[in-house]
Amino acid sequence: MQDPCQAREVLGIVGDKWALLIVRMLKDGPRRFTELKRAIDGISQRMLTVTLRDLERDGILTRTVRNVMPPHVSYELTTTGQTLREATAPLLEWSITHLPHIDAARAAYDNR
Amino acid sequence: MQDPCQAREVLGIVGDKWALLIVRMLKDGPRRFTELKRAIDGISQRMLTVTLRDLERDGILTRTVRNVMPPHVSYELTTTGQTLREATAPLLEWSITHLPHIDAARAAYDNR
DNA sequence: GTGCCTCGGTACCCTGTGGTAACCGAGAAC
DNA sequence: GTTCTCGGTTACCACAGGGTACCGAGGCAC
Repeated sequence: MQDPCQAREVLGIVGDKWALLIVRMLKDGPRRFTELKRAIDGISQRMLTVTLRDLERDGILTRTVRNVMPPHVSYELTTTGQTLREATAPLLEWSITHLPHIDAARAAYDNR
Repeated sequence: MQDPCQAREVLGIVGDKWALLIVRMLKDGPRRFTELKRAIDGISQRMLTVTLRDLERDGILTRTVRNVMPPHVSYELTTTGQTLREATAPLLEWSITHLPHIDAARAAYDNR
């Protein structure tokens, strides 16, 4: 079990509830904090802040502050972030094709 | 934000600490409970049980009990599970190539 | 000048999740 | 008869994840 240790690490990076959603939101260029908050349904201000910080720390995205009033902070994927997004694409495709099947499996399991 | 809702769901399935490790362990055929427990370093008996149940519920793997003493229970990927493993392969590859870079980014960030 | 708005973020508190440890049941080995 | 194995279940407990409330500084209306 050496590779799987990396699997565990990669989940530490993208495995939380919001990271992939944020990465996905940034695929078409930089976005501002409030823009992300509005677009990602259900995320709290705190969780957006925390997740963005983590992703910045991991070098997935960059945080750019323009020191004006009201504050203007924008987030943008790094090249590493771009490759990450590409790597997660198959998983997203998988989810689109298989989620109905999984919902069915769940329903069947719960009905036993 | 409709696709990302699916991203959230897929994380509900494979996004926990252990699910991907288990899926990976099963790639070469069925494994027994204790075999998995020994192979996946650090997993507790409880978490192995819980995670296996969840994956079974989602139709990712099957649980087969041979009613003998001592008990013999084996787990095997379903075809859905196989496709999931294939879909996660790029992500694992990404992690192998980028984790050093990410560790470096983290260290740099923390040293500021 | 005094409310009130926006943007981005922090402080605090609570809940749920995951981990540890103990126990179980039935046969088999010694 | 004691102890081991396999595959769990249950009770308990700490910690992290996540929600809510608040903040600060400028702009703008009145």
